[in-house]
Amino acid sequence: MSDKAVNRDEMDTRERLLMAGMEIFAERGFADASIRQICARATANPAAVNYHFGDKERFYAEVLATVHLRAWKKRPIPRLAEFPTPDDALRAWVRWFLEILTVDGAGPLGRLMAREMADPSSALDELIHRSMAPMMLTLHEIITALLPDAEQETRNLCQQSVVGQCLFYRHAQPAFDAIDRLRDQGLMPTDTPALLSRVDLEQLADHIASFSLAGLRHVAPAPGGSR
Amino acid sequence: MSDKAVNRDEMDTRERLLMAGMEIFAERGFADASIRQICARATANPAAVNYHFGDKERFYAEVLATVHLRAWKKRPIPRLAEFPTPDDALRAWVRWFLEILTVDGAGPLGRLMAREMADPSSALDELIHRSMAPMMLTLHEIITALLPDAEQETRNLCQQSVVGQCLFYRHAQPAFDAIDRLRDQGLMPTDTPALLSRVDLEQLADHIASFSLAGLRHVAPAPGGSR
DNA sequence: ACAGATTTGAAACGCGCGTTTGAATCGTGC
DNA sequence: GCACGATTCAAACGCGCGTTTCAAATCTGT
Repeated sequence: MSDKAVNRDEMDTRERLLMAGMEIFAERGFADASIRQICARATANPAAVNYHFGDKERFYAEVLATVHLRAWKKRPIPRLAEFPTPDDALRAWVRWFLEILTVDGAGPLGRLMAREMADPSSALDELIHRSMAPMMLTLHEIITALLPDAEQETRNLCQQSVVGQCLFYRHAQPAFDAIDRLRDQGLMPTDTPALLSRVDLEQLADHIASFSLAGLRHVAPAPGGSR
Repeated sequence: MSDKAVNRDEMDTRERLLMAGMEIFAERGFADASIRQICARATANPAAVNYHFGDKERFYAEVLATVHLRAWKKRPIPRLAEFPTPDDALRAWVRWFLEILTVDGAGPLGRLMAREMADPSSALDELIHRSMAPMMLTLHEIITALLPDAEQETRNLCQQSVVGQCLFYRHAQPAFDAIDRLRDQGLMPTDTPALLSRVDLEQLADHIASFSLAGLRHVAPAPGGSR
């Protein structure tokens, strides 16, 4: 089960290593993932990583780049101009970000970004530059369209509020699981008012978008109330 | 600098190990922190951890318990009943949570919780049960006071929106640092519309509280508009 | 002051890690 | 069909880890 191999016949060793690395680095992190384990899943020799990538660190950097590429190819980032209103754009962006963070094999890009945040490696700067900056700039365009007259700092705070709400559902995943476990053990009564609760992604995107739009308009109300 | 010792004369070995463990587990995580390094900072023998705590895992669990105890003793969680209005209680809770997450030695409790989320260990369930559940239940009381007529699921979503906004400022810390680095290297123009920006904690608590109150009232408007 | 229990200390053990080595194997152009 | 570069492979190396061992030092009660 956990040691299933990456299909040996359709890819060359380099590709198989990248796929196996994606999976195992996301599962266990840079330090805990062992080259031997990755090579086993890729049905390759332990020396293969060093031959194809030089060392573990450069290999990891390649894996991050690959994960980014695959995610963005599969789910292109939504741009402000594609939507009739900034409200629609915000909702689409939230939906897109939640998908990047959580779907497709539990979102390897999201998991790896979360790991880099908890435990930054030398690859973090590149990851931010390549993956995170474009996400944030796109959101910033949308926020600016929604709050054209707000101060820069207000926009930043709002942007961060939106991102924070989305990220929660990536970071809190293990907490959801732990709470299920505690309930099963009877350590936490099932009728306890919910600590946390999972919901459908559509519904979640709707909630975050409308919660945030209300928040946005409150902290930077339309100028004057004129018109 | 990084190997400064924990004051040898005022505590016994057990306490010194716990203090050193707090620091080093928060800095480097369970797997990456080595017993030898922790014992060195505590000016103790490598065998001391095994003698006093059995093994590394039980030692780690003790460290988590200690960190929790210290944080909660220093900053008691604010309860709904202490405040004149639920709005005040929400703002106080947000402020308290941000402090737990970020101040006092960069918030060892917050850092360790973030690490457990990115990379859960066997100690996670206990941590959730002891530290996280009470925080969430207290917030839940406040949300319930603010939205007495909302459905349970609406309250949960709102609660999670509030928590997510706060957690962002713990999880994104390394991103702030990375962006500074990228700017220094000229890889990111200094006039780029901000990706992320740091702000004063007071101001931040105010923003999150008012953004959230607007969001809360929007997703669950006062019933009917009648009195 | 001394016996017995507790705590500290230096050294060693076994293990898994990332990496290196050098021979075997494969793929390809002549 | 053969030579030659690219790739794969098993084996080994050095290292740092968590842990164990057991003797020395220190504490404690009488």
